[in-house]
Amino acid sequence: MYALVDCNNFYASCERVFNPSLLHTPIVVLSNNDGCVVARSQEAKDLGIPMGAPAFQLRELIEKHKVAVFSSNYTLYGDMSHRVMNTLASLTPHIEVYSIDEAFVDLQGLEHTDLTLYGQKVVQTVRRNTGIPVSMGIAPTKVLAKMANRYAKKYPGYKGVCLIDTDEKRIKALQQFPIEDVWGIGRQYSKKLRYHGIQTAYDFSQKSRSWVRRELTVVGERIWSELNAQACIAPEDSAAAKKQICTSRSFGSLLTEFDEIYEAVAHYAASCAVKLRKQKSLAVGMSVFVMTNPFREQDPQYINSRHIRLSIPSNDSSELIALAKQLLSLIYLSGYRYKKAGVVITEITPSTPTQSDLFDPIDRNKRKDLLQAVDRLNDRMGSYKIRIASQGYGRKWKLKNERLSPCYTTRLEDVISIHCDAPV
DNA sequence: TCTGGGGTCCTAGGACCC
DNA sequence: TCTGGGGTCCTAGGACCC
Repeated sequence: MYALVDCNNFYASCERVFNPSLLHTPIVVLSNNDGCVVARSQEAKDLGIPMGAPAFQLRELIEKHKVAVFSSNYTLYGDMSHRVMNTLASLTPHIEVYSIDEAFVDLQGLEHTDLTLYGQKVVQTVRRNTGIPVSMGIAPTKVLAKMANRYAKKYPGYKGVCLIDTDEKRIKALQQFPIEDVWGIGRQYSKKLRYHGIQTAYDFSQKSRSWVRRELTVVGERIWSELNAQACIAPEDSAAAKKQICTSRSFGSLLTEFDEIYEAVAHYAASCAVKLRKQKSLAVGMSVFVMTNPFREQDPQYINSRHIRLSIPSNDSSELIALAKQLLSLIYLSGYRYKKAGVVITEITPSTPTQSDLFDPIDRNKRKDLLQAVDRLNDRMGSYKIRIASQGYGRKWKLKNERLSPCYTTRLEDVISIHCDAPV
């Protein structure tokens, strides 16, 4: 059996943990740049605020219902996520962290346990240890566990845990489950399935294997098997190294000058380098892209990217920044108002063993020591306290986050201020 | 005025090999 | 008149996830 544990309204719940006066207040958390709604408390969902809605379209609703609005604080959410995952790991045989707010638990070895009671204990303990409410779906396959989790969230009677352990329960659950809510069935697939008269997960599970294979390829066939209680999505190693790394942001305002955009791109390249070093990898391929704001139809539009392969793979911030600058100079055109840029590392190779180059002008061992020292300092003192000068301080491109909460758990100044000032 | 960021997997088709 | 069979690798594009 598998369990899927999912934090309820995760970002909104994180804000609430440190601000208990918001217990019954509708909360929304905005995307980077305070653009769209990316998380909502139950009260905000009840007001009809849709996921992904642009914040500026909701102004009236927000004022009318006194909705608490937050910029996203990924430092806080990341730290809270660690706490939840650590608690889960201490209570269960094996967890696989699937996203910032979700984990699969392999329940092998608990065959003789009452899984509902066990699940409720897990849910209560996570809540007590971290303040974050979670729900748990338990079933024979991952896709069914995802479905069970939906039911656990939807019906308070379940006390946070829904168990699908018989065929009877499975079929009943499938029959009431809209096809587009199935894990792995997105917009295009559900449109296609609806066209063929399939409304529920049950309808889909009743189609023949060959029909599913033909219409939705092997991807759909796997989902079909899992709905029919045949597990075929294997446990994954959540610590696996990434195959692609990307840093991109919209700018806080529209930019026109090369130097302004270069500063942002240098910063994104440095960020990719840090991510590479963290997972002990080297970049082999790199792309840089720029684009104007597609929503501004009155402006001339431009989008372009350029790719390069490194002759010697690297995770050195200076080198990646220099290459990013070259790429940017190939695609930058004056006369446009740029909204967004990004750096993508497309091919990645492990940093050991290394293949050295006889004619390499750089002493890579020396550079490695330097970069390690910089990383250690920045881990202790805060990100990018030590940086390459061309990263600058981003006064022009930096994103908007006007409603940022304090980093209650990670930033010394914030930890002190909450203990001294806040009526905890 | 204002609209996010970061990933994965699969397939088809072209280029190439013997 | 008749023109093989079996592979690999790479890329772009499309689907999905949170």
